[in-house]
Amino acid sequence: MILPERSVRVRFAPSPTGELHVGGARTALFNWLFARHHNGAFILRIEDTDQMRSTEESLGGILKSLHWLGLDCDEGPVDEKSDKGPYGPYFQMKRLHLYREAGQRLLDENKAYHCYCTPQELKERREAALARGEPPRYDRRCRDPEYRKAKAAEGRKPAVRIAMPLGGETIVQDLVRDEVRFPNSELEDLVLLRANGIPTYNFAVVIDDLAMKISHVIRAEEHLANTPKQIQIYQALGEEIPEFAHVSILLAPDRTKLSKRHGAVAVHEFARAGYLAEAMVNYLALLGWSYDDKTEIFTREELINYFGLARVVASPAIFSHEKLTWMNGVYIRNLKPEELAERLLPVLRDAKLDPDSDTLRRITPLIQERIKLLSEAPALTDFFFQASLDYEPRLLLSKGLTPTQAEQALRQGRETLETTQSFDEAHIEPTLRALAQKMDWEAGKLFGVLRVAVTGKTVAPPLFGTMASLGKERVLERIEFALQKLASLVPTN
RNA sequence: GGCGCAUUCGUCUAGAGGCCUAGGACAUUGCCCUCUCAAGGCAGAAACAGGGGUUCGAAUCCCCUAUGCGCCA
Repeated sequence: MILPERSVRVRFAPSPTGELHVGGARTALFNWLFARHHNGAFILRIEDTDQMRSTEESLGGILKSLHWLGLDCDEGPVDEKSDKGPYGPYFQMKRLHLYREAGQRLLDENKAYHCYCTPQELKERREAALARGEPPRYDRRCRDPEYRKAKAAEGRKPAVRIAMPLGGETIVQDLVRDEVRFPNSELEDLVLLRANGIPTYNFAVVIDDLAMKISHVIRAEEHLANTPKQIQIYQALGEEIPEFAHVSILLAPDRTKLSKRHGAVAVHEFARAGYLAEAMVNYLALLGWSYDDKTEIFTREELINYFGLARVVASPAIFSHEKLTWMNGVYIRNLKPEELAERLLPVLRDAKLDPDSDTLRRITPLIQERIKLLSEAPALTDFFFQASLDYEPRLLLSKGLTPTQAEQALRQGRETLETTQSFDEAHIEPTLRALAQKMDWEAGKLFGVLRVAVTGKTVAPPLFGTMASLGKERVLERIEFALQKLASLVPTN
């Protein structure tokens, strides 16, 4: 593939009609990586010509998600209302005059014509054609000047349609799919500007990509079939065609298009569910792109260095929550404990657990390799924050212990721990192991009872570190409490 | 319906005619480690959609079929 001599300028152009979902995020990421790799510009453009569905709220959410992922743009909106960059405005609704000018130019040059057919008429003809088993295509009747004159006389407001070539073919040179050919007979005289002056999608994209000097159009596969139409528009305008790269779409595990039905799909939902942005970026980059046959974990810098369209595959990929989650666990484990602590803090606070910095610092290493999501932390650490534990007394009977045996374990454990020299992990462990031996118990049995007493759970972070973090006083309190609970299991007579 | 794209383990992928007895990872199974849970280690099961060509030789090139998806409405 020949490297472009033009400077690289790519764009991500979402419609502000909903949240940023993972598919869009991946497209944005590929664009961003490509721009950063080539030292080019990453441009954000808002395609808000669908006035019925576009909202500022959506835009705000999309901007927030991109920011979370760390996909900073060089040009484009900085918030819902304003933008930056030399080729603005970056909102299509603020660029209407440009589309109208371009439309007029094509009209003047006879590359486009006015169409006076109303949407209603078009719809009727389409249905009639379908009923007759014919392709429902516009019959180009307004190409006839006489016909146009007659309709104009009725005082109708015209739309602008492009006059497509009737024969030949249009070739799309695609960086991930090579050459794709489309017979021109399939191309309809599509509407460029509606009667109300709003451009159609295909027209606005071309005009904007041209005006913004976009060098590479990297977008989802669903636009591949639109590309020959856009190429015809470029040619009618006499302009140079950018490079195209159509990346595959993302599918859900049932091989249908990813949607809300399949659980979390919006980027912000992943943020809230405890995923790390860097894990998300790493995972998304690997959906349709690879570096080699084994490397999977990449820093952002490595991604920028290695990314290229040559290693992007054309087949669709299924988004796997499982693998993402695994990768998130890898990232969590690779975090410095202080950094993990920092990220955990807001999550714990949301769960109404409010650790002081000292507690947080001690808890973090205990759970670091036990969580794959930040959001798993509260359930694993809540006992640190509770004044009194609430659990089923039966849990104390680990491994088939009788109440009497459990009581014995708790009493002896308490006694031993009371006299432990320094209450840290290094001292607690050998002390309790010695106790188990003295009692002639399997160590796990003893630890199991104590674990439940101390944490209220059968599954918890490692016992000795947990005890040390909790402190002697609270540990002894909890053992005492456990003895009381146990009493409810012991027959009274 | 027409046009287009895609098709390697369940999933993400490596593979650009002989390096393939098809490699890695997630998930999965077994074992090891182990105070529970994890993490980790080792081992295993698991794929070239089907059919025709081209070639000494095809996962790799061509054609057809099937399936999935997209676009046009």
